[in-house]
Amino acid sequence: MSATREAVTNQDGAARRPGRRAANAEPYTLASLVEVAAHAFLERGYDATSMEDLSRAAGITKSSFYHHVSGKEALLRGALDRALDGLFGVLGEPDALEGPPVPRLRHIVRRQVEVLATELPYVTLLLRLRGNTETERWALGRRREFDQAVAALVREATEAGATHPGVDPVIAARLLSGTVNSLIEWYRPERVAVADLVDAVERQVFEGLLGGLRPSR
Amino acid sequence: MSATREAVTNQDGAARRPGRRAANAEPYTLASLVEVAAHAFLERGYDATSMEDLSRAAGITKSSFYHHVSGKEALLRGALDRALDGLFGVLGEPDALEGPPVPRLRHIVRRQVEVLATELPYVTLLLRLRGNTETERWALGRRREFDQAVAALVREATEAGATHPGVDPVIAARLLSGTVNSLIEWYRPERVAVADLVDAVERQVFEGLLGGLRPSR
DNA sequence: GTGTGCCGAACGATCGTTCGGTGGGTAGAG
DNA sequence: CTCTACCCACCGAACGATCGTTCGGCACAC
Repeated sequence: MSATREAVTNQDGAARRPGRRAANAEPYTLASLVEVAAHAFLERGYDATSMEDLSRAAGITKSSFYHHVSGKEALLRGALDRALDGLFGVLGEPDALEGPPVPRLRHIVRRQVEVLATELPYVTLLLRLRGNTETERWALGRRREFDQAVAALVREATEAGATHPGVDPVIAARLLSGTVNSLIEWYRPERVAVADLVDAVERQVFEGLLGGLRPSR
Repeated sequence: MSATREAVTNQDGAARRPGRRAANAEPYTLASLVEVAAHAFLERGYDATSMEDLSRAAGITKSSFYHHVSGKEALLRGALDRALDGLFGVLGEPDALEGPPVPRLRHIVRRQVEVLATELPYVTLLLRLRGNTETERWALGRRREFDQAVAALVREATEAGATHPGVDPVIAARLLSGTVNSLIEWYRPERVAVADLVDAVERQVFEGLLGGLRPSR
């Protein structure tokens, strides 16, 4: 199928020796191959995707593929790194660190949705992990850190009396994460604009499906 | 490890020839082996779980396992059948068929949560499908039918003016399904009672995390 | 004897990975 | 400039391991 090498953001740490390859082609960086791999993993799942599939998607043979990548797990690791960097970057933003809990929560939810939408294949991979290998367990641990940071904010909000009376902050935080993370199951950038998605998620999470002042039943 | 054969609801269609096996042991029905398989799939994922794993969990060798089950895909099919039967059973209940859209939606959400909680491994399997085989694509098609039935109700509710003004019914339905389905990622029956879960999900879906001025119920 | 539950062994296929080699291009010496 | 030695992206073939599945036979209850 399609070579899938168009317009790769060449964000490889130390640029590969230039001038060696033919002038027209761009080199196979780790990041570009991680991108190819992540899209394949997204479609078929990690286990069901073979290195043969990946190398064919990259346009070279399996053995050539190994010239650029140390192995399958390195591709997974690279994709998970990218996803986790995006998520933890949100937690470090000023609006996520300062102010009352509810506005901070709103900011995190909105930005988290943006990260999910822009880094969709990578985050999808992160959210589908089962913890079968050491790499997967490491990523699951970091993901749990993120969830716990959000859960702490939800608890703050409930203790401040900002939520519905009777809301269990633990369950509420789980449902919050679940709602946001479930985007990966259906969201496709070409169908819905990111800005619309962000607004819709924020409203549904904080105000619910039904109106606040309107009679709900 | 534990044999995992305790108290299996023997709901195998045509009961296996009884009285042949030793008097103390109960036979390996398809349903009981599907249960074993579903729990293993839940932990490690379908592809990462080998028939060796399954047979060992059932307490017999791999070749003996094949004496009772036609193959791996049949176990998947059995589990998916059970999940889909539970979900479509909800759609057929009177409270899901009659009345204004919002109460019907509330009933479906509450009952859907109950089904997810009680049939957790089976529904989890259904929600993690990637569509790699014909069986998986069939199940994904049926699951899409369910989602579309719920989406149609959400659209009815918005057209009746019952929801927030400006709510996109398509996105709202996706988020609704996502919130409910995300239960499989964290819910464990021994930690939270089903009744509490049902109430929490209903409130969060319809009234949101913050909610209006008045108490929800 | 007969049938059934169970098992060890092995099947072909496919997996991720390795290895030796090749061909075209560059860099350096003349 | 030409010649040469080298480098490296790339490839075909094969590795051992593991997969799902099959087969022939053993033991025991009827």
